[in-house]
Amino acid sequence: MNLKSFAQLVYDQTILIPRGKVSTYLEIAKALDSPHSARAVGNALNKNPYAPQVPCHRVIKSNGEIGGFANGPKNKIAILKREGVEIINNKIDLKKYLYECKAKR
DNA sequence: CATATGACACTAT
DNA sequence: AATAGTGCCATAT
Repeated sequence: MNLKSFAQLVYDQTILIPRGKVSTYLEIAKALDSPHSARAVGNALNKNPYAPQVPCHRVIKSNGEIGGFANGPKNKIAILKREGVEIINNKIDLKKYLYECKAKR
């Protein structure tokens, strides 16, 4: 088994997301070779013991919606805007801001 | 080991 | 397009 817990891998991947970009739970799950673990990814970020070190606010749903956040999605939107990400109708243009972690390992 | 929970995703209606 | 139902995986109890 992995030396790190699934959650640990999620944090490590989330930290790699550059400022001004976002990623999705599904994309992260794929990066971890578990394309069906989107839910588990969300669980890991929910615990997020590394916050705010881990930019969990840069992780959104695969359909471009913000999803849920501990302090409420409203706070998250404000942060993303400050990062340079444009939020439209509480949604993000994945075509423009989705960060693809191709450079995995 | 079984059940319940959760920051999701997909398909059907 | 919007809503509901189902599937999926990792943790907690």
